[in-house]
Order: sequence, then structure tokens, then C-alpha cells
Amino acid sequence: MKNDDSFFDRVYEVTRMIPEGRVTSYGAIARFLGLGKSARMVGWALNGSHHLPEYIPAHRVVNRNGLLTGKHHFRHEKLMQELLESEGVKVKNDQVLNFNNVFWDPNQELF
DNA sequence: ATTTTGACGACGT
DNA sequence: GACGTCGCCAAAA
Repeated sequence: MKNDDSFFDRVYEVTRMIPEGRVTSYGAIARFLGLGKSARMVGWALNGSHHLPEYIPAHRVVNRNGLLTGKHHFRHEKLMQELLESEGVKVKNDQVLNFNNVFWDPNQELF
């Protein structure tokens, strides 16, 4: 195991520990990593998650608005919504319902 | 080394 | 509340 100081790998770890039926935001992960406001980097990191040997539930990561902004990056645009609904997360019009209820904040839950 | 990008977020209008 | 702009920071071209 290599200690990857790259925040890139950090995102993979955090994303992987997101429980099913929960979603988090890029900004929340970014803040957990210490980057604070660089939520963009989180999405970018997840962009490379598909080439990882391990499965990364990137579909559980949405923007702060609860909108499935990254759906377009999945194999199928509807795949993200289906995966979320399959886990119990209701999605309507690319928006997570009860977003505040299913929102999982690493800074809060992990503590 | 410089420039552009990029699955966001906060603020201003 | 919808739309526009800036800020943030790291990786790829």
C-alpha cells in the first residue's frame, strides 16, 4: 500500500465509504480532505475513478444542490439515477428527494 | 514552464 | 429565485 498524498486517492477512499442510501456533495468531500472550497477537484478525481481496480460509488456523490450533475459521465445517463433509486434514494428530475435526509457528511458522520 | 480545464460553491445582480 | 461571475486548486495538454 502506498500512502498517496494525492488528494485524488483521498477522494476515492471517502467516496468508497459512503453508505448505501446516502449521498454527499463534492464540497463536503473537499472540505473533509482539507481542500475546503475546491469541490471541483473532487469531481475531477471521480472522473478517473472508472479506471480504478475497485468500484467507486460515484453515483452517491452529487452537487450541493442535490442535483445529479455527474450523471452524464456514467456509462448511461440514467444509470446514476437508477443506482440511487436502487439504494432507496428517490430521484426526481435529476434531483435527489429528501436530499437533506439522505445527505451524508463525512465530517459529521465519521466524527 | 504556461495555459486550459473541470462531475462545484458562494456571492452578486 | 433565476442567471451571471468569480474563486479554488490540482491535473492534463
